Amino acid sequence: MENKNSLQFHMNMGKLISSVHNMITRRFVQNAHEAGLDISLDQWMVLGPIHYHGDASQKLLSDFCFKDKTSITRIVNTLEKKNLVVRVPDQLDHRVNRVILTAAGKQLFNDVLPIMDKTKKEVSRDISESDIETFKDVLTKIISNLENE
Amino acid sequence: MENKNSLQFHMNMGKLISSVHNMITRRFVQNAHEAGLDISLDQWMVLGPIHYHGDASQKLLSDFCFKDKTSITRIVNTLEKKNLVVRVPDQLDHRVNRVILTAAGKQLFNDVLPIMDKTKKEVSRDISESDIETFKDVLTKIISNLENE
DNA sequence: TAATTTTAGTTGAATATTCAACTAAATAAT
DNA sequence: ATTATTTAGTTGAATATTCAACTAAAATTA
Repeated sequence: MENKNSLQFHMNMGKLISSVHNMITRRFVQNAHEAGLDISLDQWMVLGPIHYHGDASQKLLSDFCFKDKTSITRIVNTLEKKNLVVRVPDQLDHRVNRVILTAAGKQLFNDVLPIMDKTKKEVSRDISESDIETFKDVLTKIISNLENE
Repeated sequence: MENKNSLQFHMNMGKLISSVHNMITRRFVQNAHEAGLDISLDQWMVLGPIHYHGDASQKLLSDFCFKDKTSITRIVNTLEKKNLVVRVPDQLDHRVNRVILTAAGKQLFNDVLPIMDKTKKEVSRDISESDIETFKDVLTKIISNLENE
């Protein structure tokens, strides 16, 4: 078996981020599944702002999640198929869909919160508060570096 | 238009990593495309270790990239379809495929290197060397936190 | 040696992401 | 007012990821 630590040593930032992203996604889904909940990390990412704002246009979800509008369309499709959200056409602007949580969506949101916490703890185990701060600062800085082309 | 800075402030780590991952992926493909090169970040991630080791089993690629073996199967399929790599059955262990670069694969690898550098520079613009170090340390620590279940 | 288990890889199905091309509605410009 | 442009969202196609179920070969073990 390879020495993974030495391999990691050679990894560049893109590879590290990609690996960490995949591993967190996997762990979150796994934790949710063990708790009997069926939700992906991306579905959760979209559910959050809807809950927070009460309702949300797909455009707002796209901005908030830094996801392509196409991705949002399809994630909302999935959430709608699972009866967690519904699309309500906006009465003022007929281009806009307002996405709102169903009762089941609200229920799931509350059920998933502790799973999110658990995953967060597993992810950041034995990492100092100040390193986490720096870490989040760098992520935010990268977002602003790459934001508009 | 929303104030994105204030939105980011509310983002948790998973969302930040997911967003950054997507944005880096997008920018890399965009930079490659502008240089007339057709390659995805994941294809690049797999191409790297093959180039580095001369040849690589899919198992090694899986370990090295922290990707599922299924993902590797499909990325290697794509690379093979594009004539960038070939699978050569191992003579000693008949379960194993050795994946090796074609001439076109080697060529592409060298062409993409400067694209990778350019993307890296764009990503880490105005971030201090020491913050980058902390950032990579935290990513590596997260990998070890989540590694084997 | 024969039976069991592990390992390497593939396939199918469900979910995501991205690009480009496309409605349809709202806003701006002449 | 009519045309042109921008904005919100959808669709199709290509690429990725993950799980579970599967083949086939190698390594264990009984």
